[in-house]
Amino acid sequence: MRSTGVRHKAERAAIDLFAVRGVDGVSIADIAGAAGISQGALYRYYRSKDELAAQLFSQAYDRTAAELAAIANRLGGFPRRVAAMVAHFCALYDRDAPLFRFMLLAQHKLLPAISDDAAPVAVIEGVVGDAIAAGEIAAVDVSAAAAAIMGIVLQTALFHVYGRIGGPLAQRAPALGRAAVAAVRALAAVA
Amino acid sequence: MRSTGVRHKAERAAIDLFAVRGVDGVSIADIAGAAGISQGALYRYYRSKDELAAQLFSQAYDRTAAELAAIANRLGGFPRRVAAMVAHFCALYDRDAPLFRFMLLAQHKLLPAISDDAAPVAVIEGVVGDAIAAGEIAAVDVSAAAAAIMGIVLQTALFHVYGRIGGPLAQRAPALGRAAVAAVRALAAVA
Amino acid sequence: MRSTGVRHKAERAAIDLFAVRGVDGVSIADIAGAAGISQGALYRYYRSKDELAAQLFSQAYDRTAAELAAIANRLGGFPRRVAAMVAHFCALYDRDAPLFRFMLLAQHKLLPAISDDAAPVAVIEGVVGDAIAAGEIAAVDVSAAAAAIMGIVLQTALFHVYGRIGGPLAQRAPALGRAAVAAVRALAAVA
Amino acid sequence: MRSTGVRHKAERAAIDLFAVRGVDGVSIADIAGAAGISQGALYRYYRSKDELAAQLFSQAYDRTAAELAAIANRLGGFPRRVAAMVAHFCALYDRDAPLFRFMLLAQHKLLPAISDDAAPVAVIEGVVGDAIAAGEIAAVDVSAAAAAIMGIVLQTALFHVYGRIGGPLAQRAPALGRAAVAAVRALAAVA
DNA sequence: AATGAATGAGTATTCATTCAT
DNA sequence: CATGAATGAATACTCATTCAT
Repeated sequence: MRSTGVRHKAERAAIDLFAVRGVDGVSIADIAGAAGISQGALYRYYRSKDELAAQLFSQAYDRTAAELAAIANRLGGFPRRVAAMVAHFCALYDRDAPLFRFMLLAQHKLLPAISDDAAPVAVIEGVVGDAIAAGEIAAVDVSAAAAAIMGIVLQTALFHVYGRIGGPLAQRAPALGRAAVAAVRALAAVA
Repeated sequence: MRSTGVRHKAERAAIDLFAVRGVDGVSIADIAGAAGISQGALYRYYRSKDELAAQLFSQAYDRTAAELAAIANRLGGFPRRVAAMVAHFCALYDRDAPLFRFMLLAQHKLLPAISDDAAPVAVIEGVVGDAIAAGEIAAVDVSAAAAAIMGIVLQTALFHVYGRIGGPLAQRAPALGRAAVAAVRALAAVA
Repeated sequence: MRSTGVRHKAERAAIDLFAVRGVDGVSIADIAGAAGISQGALYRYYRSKDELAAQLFSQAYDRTAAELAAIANRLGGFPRRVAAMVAHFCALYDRDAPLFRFMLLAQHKLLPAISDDAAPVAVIEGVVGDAIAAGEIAAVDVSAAAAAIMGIVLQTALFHVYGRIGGPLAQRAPALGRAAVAAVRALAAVA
Repeated sequence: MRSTGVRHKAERAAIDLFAVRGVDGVSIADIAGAAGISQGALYRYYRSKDELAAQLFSQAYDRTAAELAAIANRLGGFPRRVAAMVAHFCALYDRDAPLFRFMLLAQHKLLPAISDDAAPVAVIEGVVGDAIAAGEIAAVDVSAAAAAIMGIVLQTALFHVYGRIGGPLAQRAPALGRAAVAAVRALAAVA
């Protein structure tokens, strides 16, 4: 029953390799070798390399969306909700940077195949919409606002990946939260 | 002298294909076919597919950095400089979205091979540093600030690519500029 | 003692699949799946997939040869013996078309590994030889005569497989028997 | 322009190997090796191994059908037409036994994908139908009659492949022709 | 300069077979 | 006895690159 072992080792190795070289830059042989399993064994759990990548991606994607939704449900107030979501992204990055980087890399290839509604983006857009409805912020294109919030966090994570900034992201979370809120308010200002 | 014709057709086809499927997802045969030239002809201008991609990337990268530097040299005042740089990104996107998308896609693969100093990022960091020195904004990690500025613009462009937002980006440039400035100020606030 | 159950289920599934897709077109997984047993279980009864196929083939081959020999021993007179053998082939086909089809398909691969003497062909050649010795038919190459007899029956069976003709073959047995005898007489005519 | 060379060498090698081991028993490496070309070169002419096999098969199949049709058009009288068609099969076998054997082997796999109307079988059925219409032979199921004719020839060829009979088949053509006619007349006798 | 046929190394995937449980 | 997870060798197919014309 070490089957769980195989599956888990494969996922870990795949994420770590995908994060560095991208899905297309990693061969099945690479993954099997890094995981210490045979190539054939991979096909007991995934029908193809692309299915492996897609499954890893949507798993993390759905999980993130669910966690963001939980945050939004639990807290009230635009600044607090944004801050908590931003902090969550930072924690995710600190906990598993390769997974985070894999998702940033692979989104271009794998996002199109995924339904939009359960997405992290949708949750953030919802939070912005709520704030507008509650009169906390002026009217603004919710998608544009979500782009600003996500851009601030994700680009910061990317800078961390490239070594442009250091230290745990969690430490920067409060400042990033403030920046995100300020950016949205500024977006909404005149428009 | 119509050799330039071949080179130009190849570049255009390569950018358009790279933008959609990524560098690894496009074959030399694809490029040659789309450009209406032979596969062999490509090797007169580029030693390899990767060199083609790298050359297209760093060309656009360097050009963008130079244009941003020109803006920074020409204008004064943090808000105005940021607004102009943001507007420039929007104009680049509107003018050649495939090129922009190619750069977003390919940066993960191609950035590491490029020197940091002539980079767009460095220019933006410089602008932030100038603002701090001039007392326009409070002290802040210039890289973190650059991340916020770029994140706001690039993620917005990405949302445009995915159809989440519409219309020319140029239209959104003023708001994005304000958002970027506000984000940097918020980042700097307490820290 | 229900081990026979496994063996029997495996044989039945193997024959049915081999008949449709050929030995090389069927995997062990296919057979095990269709038989409702595990892949490993197959290896308790057969050392390899090829041994399974060979065993199924030679089993049916030997059995058929024995039955033809019994017919030849029981009956006298060239036309009657040929008619009975032809009818027997028709009955075999009607009773188990997949087995028959498997044998037609697999003979090219599996016949070379089988001894000639106990073969159906040899029995038929013997019947022709007897007829010549008894003066019932003119001298003729017994192998050529056997080819004509078998060709008439087997090609008819093949046409049935392909849906070119219908109804039970048994119905056609008398006509096929007459045709076989007439063909042999014609072969022998001048030569 | 030795491209023709490659294609021809590949076809020759493929036919010879397919004839001995069957399509599934031959790898692309086998074919390329025997033909003295690279594996990749094969894919310039055929999209897949199966397409190579199918193309070789239907080429020979169509050509044979056309030649049989020409014979039927040129000659009159059932016995003469049958004799000529049988002789043609014998000549084909003598000229290129591997091709003939390949067709016998591969028909089970490749026939289903081919249209029935231009088939050799259809031509033979037509000749039988003409004979019935002309009152040369009694009414008979044309498919059953075609089966008898083809069975006599093809099984004889098979016996030659297995070494059961020797010498050029052409030598046996007259006798086989007589046998085929006699078989059809016998089939038609009472029915 | 340009072509496109040819190469050959590399890749994903399949599958007969083994073996610990 | 039976299972089915695991192996690893084999296979079809792709593709960047070369080179004769």
